[in-house]
Amino acid sequence: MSDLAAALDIVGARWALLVVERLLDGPQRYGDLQRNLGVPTNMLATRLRELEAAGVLTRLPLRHNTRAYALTDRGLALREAIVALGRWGAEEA
Amino acid sequence: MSDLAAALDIVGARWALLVVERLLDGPQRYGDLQRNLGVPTNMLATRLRELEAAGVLTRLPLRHNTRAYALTDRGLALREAIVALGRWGAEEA
DNA sequence: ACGTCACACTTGCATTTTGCAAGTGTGACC
DNA sequence: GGTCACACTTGCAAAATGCAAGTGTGACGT
Repeated sequence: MSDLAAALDIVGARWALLVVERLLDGPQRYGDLQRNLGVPTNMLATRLRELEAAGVLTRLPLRHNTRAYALTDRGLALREAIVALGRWGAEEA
Repeated sequence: MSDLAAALDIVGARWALLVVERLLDGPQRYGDLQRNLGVPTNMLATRLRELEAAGVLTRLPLRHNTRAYALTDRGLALREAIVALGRWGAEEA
């Protein structure tokens, strides 16, 4: 499997990169991600679980039953790729 | 829709970026892509159609019923993003 | 103590996407 | 005229995604 395929295995699923992009601005709570991205709640839960398992993000416990999601170093390392893809997407056809 | 979401709308589908990566080495024929990537044939056909419609690649007619797929400038502009993602994928957990 | 509320999910089911396997059409070549 | 390589298409099963409604937990007001 190529390096690219390995990367896509982790962040290639729908919504995954968008979640990571959002977290580049700092830790966010579940509800914030949901509202800002418009992602279905079950998909968000699934992606957060997968990305945590892959070591891309961690859960930070906040007060009682609320927590925040924050990127790990491995997650932050996606910034370059995300910026590059974003720039490509911004260029008009 | 964010720039990243716009990009993923075009190259976010499964196999799409892997096809483009393969074409970064130069034009390839259908059968070559299929064998090198291990992508199901109907998916490859679908992706090539979508990527062509999006202006990422073009068909070059070769002899009789064979053709090659080559990246357009817009497709080549994905190199930076693909390299960045590949580098990320290469880093071990 | 009790009801209510926000928050972070889970669950059930329809829709869409993906994958596998087999088949089709076309032109070259023998 | 038969066979072959090539580039697909088609039919159907499996998996991912999406929508809507429900669950559990702890804080907070009364």
